[in-house]
Amino acid sequence: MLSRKTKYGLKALSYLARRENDEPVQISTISEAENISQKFLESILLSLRKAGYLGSKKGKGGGYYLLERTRSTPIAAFYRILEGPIAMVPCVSLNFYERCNDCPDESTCDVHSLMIQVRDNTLSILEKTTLEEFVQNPS
Amino acid sequence: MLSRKTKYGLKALSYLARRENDEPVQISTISEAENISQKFLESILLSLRKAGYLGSKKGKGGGYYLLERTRSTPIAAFYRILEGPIAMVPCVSLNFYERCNDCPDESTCDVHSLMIQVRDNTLSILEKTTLEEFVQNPS
DNA sequence: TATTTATCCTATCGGATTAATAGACTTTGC
DNA sequence: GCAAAGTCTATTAATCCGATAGGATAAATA
Repeated sequence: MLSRKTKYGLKALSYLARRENDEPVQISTISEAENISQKFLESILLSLRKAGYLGSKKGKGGGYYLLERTRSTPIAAFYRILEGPIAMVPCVSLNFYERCNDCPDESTCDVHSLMIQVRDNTLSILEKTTLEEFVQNPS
Repeated sequence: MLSRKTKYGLKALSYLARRENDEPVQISTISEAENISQKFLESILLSLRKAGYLGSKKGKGGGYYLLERTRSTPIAAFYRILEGPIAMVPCVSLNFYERCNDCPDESTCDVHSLMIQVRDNTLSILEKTTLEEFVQNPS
């Protein structure tokens, strides 16, 4: 299940990507447009900025804006920042791998094998879809 | 992310499916073989029984066993019992649909569209894989 | 320089969920 | 009747989630 954090983050990115220029947009503008708690959105945008996908400008006329690379970044990248692992189980995660303490041998674990399939499929979608493609209705 | 409940449940089903006969197996046997807390497994098997996938027998020589239909049941069914919705967001769930309170219009929501793709892909795997196929190493 | 406007950052909170445990009960086989 | 096994309810401890509060900091402008 997608956390609200991720959902809100993706919606905010979509909002920014739908704009034609990349002038700073205030948090309050986005939060009203997308019905997101302003304070919560604040922390979400902050983490996207720290991850290098958004720029920000303080003070009057400030706000958040997309960086150049961001439009061509796959959704998978945002997902990992906001949600964490894409895999359903840490032992099949590429970026957040962790061994199961049960499970003597991964190679013979049925759950492991199935979840690799699921991961590969999900990943193929999230990796191939860039933010630009993600946005369907440029308004 | 898969909860332990689901993971344990699938491993227990796999354990049972790997057996040749469908004689009752005690919880303690499964929990030792698969390194699962016995009491926790207890409640998991109970819910699989109530859902109609396992049979049980009380008393001496008792335990849990697969029902006939269970080997040919897709993993998706167990997943829904143990974990809940397969969709990443309730608004794209087939069996657990729920409207988002933000989001005035699902048809123009970018997150919605993407998550439908992810759901369809995941679903295709979980629906086409039966318990029998799930088990890779009949021991 | 003072004021306003905005992000930045840390801390905290209530509620929900998760994983696990405890213990009393019920049924079954011998 | 006794022991072995599942059944059921309740509780707990820990973690996470979504949201909020409030001050610090920085930038623009008058």
